[in-house]
Amino acid sequence: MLTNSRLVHQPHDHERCINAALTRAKGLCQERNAKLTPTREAVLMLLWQSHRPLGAYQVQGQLSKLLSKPIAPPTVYRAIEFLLGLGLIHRLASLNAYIGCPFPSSHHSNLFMICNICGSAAELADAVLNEVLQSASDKANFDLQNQSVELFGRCPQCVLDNISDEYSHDI
Amino acid sequence: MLTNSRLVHQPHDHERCINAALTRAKGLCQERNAKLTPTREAVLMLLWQSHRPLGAYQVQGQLSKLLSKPIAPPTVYRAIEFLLGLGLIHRLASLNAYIGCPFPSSHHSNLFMICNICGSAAELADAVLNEVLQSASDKANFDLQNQSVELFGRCPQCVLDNISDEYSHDI
DNA sequence: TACTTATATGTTATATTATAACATAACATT
DNA sequence: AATGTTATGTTATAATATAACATATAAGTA
Repeated sequence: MLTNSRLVHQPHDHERCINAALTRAKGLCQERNAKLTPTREAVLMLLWQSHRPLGAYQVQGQLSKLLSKPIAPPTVYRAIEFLLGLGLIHRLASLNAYIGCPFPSSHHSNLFMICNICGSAAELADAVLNEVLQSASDKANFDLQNQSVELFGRCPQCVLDNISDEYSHDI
Repeated sequence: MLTNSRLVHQPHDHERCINAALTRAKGLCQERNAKLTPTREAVLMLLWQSHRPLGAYQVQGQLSKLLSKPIAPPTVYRAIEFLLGLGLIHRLASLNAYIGCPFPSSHHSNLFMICNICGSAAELADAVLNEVLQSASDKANFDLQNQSVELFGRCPQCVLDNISDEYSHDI
């Protein structure tokens, strides 16, 4: 089971996440003969600023600040489209939001655990899950092509926080 | 494994689907002391006209025709909200669309198989899948509350159609 | 070098999906 | 009838996404 769950839900050196993502992106672009232009790189970077998915218009605002000039929606959506195409980011359908992919290029399940409290989203690649989905599809004679699995609940950190909250109330 | 897959993907007496859905809805509303007003019933009926999810504005158009008067978006969204609340319909996040639920009231997985060709969507409740999702969440200390699982591909019927298509090309 | 093509970005307008806010109506209970 | 509750009507607008066309930049070629 491949996941960035621990990283997402614990304090960590986030600079490393960002750098790693950019490095992966550069490598992948070189491989695929795709151009990681400054705009695209900036959008990717912004989507890696946190482990919370960002809406396109949030990206627009931040990109606009970053580049100190007005940015129109199509610019953002084009960069997003490019990054999606390479698998460098994902779209979370239920949130209309986008997030960096921690393991692009490795074939995976597109499974997210999204925290209802803090908004963080951890990605997960689980072979067993994929098999179950595949076999369910097979049983129904459904030719499975791709999937979106979004789990909602409370992340480990928010579960802990809540417990301590309740604890302090009890005092 | 509970599913309406066969019904969805094969010719069938669809009147029965609609009637069954309305009957279930009436029962559930009585149970919950909720009012299935004409507007709400009409929206539910429209969402059961086919096994294809409908967007809110498609519903609006059809409802407007059905009632022979202009219908504003909030009317549609309110009915949708009501029906979602009772579990009588589902929202398919990746499509921004809504579809009748074939087994409301029974606790289930919110899993859909959506056909990329014909747009049909079959719902599936699979205990094994739920266990896998639950155990994946547990492993990650994620407190799972609800989920959206949307599978994309080709439905049985469209797979068949394609085969005969290709066959005729070969002749 | 200039020419050509392909790719990326800028710009304007608009489509699509969804909700806020407030007014009115229908209905049930007293 | 008076009151409170729930549902609907109405207007406006927010939030998300794309179409269409103009311009610029880069890359390859004569």
